Amino acid sequence: MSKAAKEVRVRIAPSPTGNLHIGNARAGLFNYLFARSVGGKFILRVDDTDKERSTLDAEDAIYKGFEWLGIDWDEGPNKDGGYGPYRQSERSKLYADALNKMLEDGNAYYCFCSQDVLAEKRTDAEKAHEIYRYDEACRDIPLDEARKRVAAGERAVVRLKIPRDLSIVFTDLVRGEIVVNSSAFDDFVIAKPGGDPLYNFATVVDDHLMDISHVLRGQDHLTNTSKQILIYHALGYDLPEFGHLPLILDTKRKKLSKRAGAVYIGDFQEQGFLPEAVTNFIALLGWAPGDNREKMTLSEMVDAFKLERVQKSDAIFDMEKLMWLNGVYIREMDIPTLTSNLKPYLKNAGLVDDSTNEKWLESVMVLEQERIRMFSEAPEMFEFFFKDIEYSPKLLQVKQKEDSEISKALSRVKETLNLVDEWKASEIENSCRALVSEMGWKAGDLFMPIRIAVTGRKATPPLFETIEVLGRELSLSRIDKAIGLLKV
RNA sequence: GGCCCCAUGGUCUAACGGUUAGGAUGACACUCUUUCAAGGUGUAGGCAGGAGUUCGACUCUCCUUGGGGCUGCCA
Repeated sequence: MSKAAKEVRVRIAPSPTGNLHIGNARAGLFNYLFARSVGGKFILRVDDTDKERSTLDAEDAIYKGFEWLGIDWDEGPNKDGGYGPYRQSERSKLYADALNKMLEDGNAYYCFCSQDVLAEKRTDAEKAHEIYRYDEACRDIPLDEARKRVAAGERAVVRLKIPRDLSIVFTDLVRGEIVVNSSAFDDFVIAKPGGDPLYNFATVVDDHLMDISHVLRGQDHLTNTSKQILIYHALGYDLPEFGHLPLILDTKRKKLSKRAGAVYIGDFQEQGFLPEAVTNFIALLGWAPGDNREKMTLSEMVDAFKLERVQKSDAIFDMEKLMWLNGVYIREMDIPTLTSNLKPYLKNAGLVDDSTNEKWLESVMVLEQERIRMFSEAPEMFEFFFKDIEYSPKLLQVKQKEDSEISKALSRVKETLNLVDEWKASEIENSCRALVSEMGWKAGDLFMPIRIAVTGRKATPPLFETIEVLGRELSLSRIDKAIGLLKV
């Protein structure tokens, strides 16, 4: 049958055991880009077969994560497309049928070995530096006998009866031909006692029943794919296409862990990254349009996306570059948007509240815009606009100048500023520059003490614009305070 | 240990047998400048190693080395 003629249907199938992980987000993004680029469907399936660890909250966090990134799906638990249910926990009947078929066909069997005994054998093997494999003790128990024992209440899992010495071959869309021999696997468990399906089994049943045409997932599933192909065979299903994406690694070259700082999409959101920047950045981890473009919108990425251009090797997550890209996006925002985005961070730091004048806040934002790379940097960097400043008087000192000179100079600045009639950066600058030349100082020698006096720090936005935004009253009182600090 | 995957500057990548190995980020320098950013310009930095194949290899093959993944009654 011609696969090319089939509708493209891809999916992301996260398990709701926590927030949306960056790796899952990227896998989702690639599936989304692929689907959209060829006019296919992108499905969100919830793999919640692990009842112990799955929660509805986590499921919700996953939706929120994808929504935040701007990745929408065509079918999912809350978006029926005729292939539901989309939660594995609601598809028990389907798995039971498939399991029964495998049992009947002799492709799977009940295993009564106790977990304890198996665990013991496993540790023994490890101690002896041998490879542990299930000893297939139950492989040949006749089905009717096994069923009687199960009916009598014996605890039994179901294992796949793996064909011996079978070459498993498939063509990976990103890596080419992959060959593994079935002897690499033992008869692994596909269903728990009671019939609850395990991942590899449930995934195959669902991907088949949902007509998934391409399975694109992280290369950490490469081994699973071979196992799953065995299940496809056992069930008599046609194989979908497979493609294994490179992994995202931390700076230690390990699968991204919490230590790397941010690993959940929510973390990036909290730290003040823009979803557009995050999406853009993670797309570039393992993919490139090929024309040196780096900054792209989602729809530009859809247009440029080609599965053949997906990288084979894993990518290290470079936070520095993400921050740069985020800064690029921030600089392109209009001020009202930037303000409303940044406000929660300032509020949270107790710097602004609802009574804060919006227009004034926007004038602060103008000065912040090209200086922050993520929103969470803003409160610390610009708190002097919002609250009293503290600094060491030493900062006011300038090489070659006596404290008394600086003190006197600041007094003159005060007088000068008092005479400025229109409180605008240009006016303020003109008068200060006039003062500098009158005093015969170097501009920097005077401007730095002023800067310290009004902001309490050495690195600030342009001085005169800062003074304008600070306002006459505050600026003058801070200069006054600085003069007091010099205690001459 | 076994099986599988991967390998271009620190990092993300371009190159699909013939290029002075390109871009971005990061670093450094210069520039702009009242500081910090942003911007502009420039510099340093790479085909992991070894055999082949070929007139010619970053590109193809093999080996070595290095890195990663999997090896659950998790997904």
